[in-house]
Amino acid sequence: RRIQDHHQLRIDSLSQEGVQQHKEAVGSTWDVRKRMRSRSKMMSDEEEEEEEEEERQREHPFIVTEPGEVARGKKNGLDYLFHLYEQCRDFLIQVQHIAKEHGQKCPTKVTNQVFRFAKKAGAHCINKPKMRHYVHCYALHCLDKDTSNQLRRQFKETGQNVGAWRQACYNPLVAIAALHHHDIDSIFNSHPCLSIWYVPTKLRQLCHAHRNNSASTSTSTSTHHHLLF
Amino acid sequence: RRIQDHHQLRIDSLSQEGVQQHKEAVGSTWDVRKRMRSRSKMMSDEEEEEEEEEERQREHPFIVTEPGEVARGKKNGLDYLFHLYEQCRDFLIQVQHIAKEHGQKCPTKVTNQVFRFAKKAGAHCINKPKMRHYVHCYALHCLDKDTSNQLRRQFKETGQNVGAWRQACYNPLVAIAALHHHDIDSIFNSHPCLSIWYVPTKLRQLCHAHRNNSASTSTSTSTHHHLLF
DNA sequence: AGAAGGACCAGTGGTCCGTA
DNA sequence: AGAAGGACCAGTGGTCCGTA
Repeated sequence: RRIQDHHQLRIDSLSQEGVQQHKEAVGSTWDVRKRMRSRSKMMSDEEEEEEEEEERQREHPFIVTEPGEVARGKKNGLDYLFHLYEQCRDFLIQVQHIAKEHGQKCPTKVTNQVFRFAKKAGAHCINKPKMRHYVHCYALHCLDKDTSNQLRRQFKETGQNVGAWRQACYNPLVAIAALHHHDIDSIFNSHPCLSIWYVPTKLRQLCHAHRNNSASTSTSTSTHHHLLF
Repeated sequence: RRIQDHHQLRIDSLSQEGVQQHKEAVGSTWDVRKRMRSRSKMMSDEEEEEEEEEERQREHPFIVTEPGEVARGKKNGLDYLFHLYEQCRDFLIQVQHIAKEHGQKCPTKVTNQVFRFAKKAGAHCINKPKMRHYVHCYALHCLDKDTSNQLRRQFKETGQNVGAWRQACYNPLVAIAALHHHDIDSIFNSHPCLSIWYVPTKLRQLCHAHRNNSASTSTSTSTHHHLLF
């Protein structure tokens, strides 16, 4: 809170960027509506304040797009989804700089504080439930772009919805974790773009379950070996 | 919570250690009182359960002791204080091992969870407000044992109380931080015994204030230089 | 039916202040 | 007066579920 008071100028300029990006992504439906309402109210300037309270349109839902493909109609593509994660990283870095300037404790992750900062900076396209929901999809994008891109093409081709694609992102990640002693935390921590995100509960559970399965397999295998030779 | 259910055996054995250490430190006042009460109630076994609800005696207050000195009377010495920080570290390491076994998120700091674990393990001498209160004293002990020991001897000699000694621990730490760009967080993080403790708010503030002071000094100095040469 | 996100909740970091 | 620690509180991580 104090951080933002001290840096209003910086945030205000950021805010313009945020709105700009928002307009591009959402197709400026909200802004158009706002502009029209403003025009039709030219005479009643007092109510201008109330305008700010107007309900903001939801973001368009995501659809499965190929790498580089822009979503048509009232939809957003997956490149845009991943772009939001990069925006969050930028906001975190700003919050970190400000915290250090002021000798305050410095977040290492995208926390509630960062989401609040992003919102104040005008990035209404960013919210916590959404970002947490797709973290593991972004993780696959960071850790194995080829597999991620292949999955996107495959799910687009077969006309699957975003929920199905999202589910399908878990398996390749569990396989990657298996190559690193099923330690998904260390995988996240050793990648600069991922280390700022909390490991999603479900992903951690899947990696753990897979470890237990493969452990019992390899135990019985080595037992087998032991018995045979 | 689930962690503890799954590891009751381990905790129970620890609990004995905890009680043992507690007895040694506190002079077993509580245990004696408990034993006497138990004896005098030999006939009424049903009320044995209620015994557990009995109020536990507070820890004896700390006094300033020299390194190696054991406190006399109903007092605890500073070696014992620092020993509690090491106990907390052990408890954290146990919690970490258990968390990893169960594929749960793994704390890197002494959190509420660790304090709860310590209490369940019988370490009633450990509590959050106390440990947080003296963190910076322990930090000085870790970072510059000579200065820390010297300070203890000096404050003991002049008959100062624990509060005064505690206050006096801030300055040497701020001086150490100044040698590391006033970055107290990085100092804590690079020492294995300290990295598990949150940097105390007041210590961080003092380091920051000192940075601003010395920054304005060095600025005017370099300005001076610039003007003169 | 599929999806976005406001809003809630259990448990956290932080420390005050009633207690001994 | 000096000190130990129960207990409170604002703001967190996590995600459900009323909404569109």
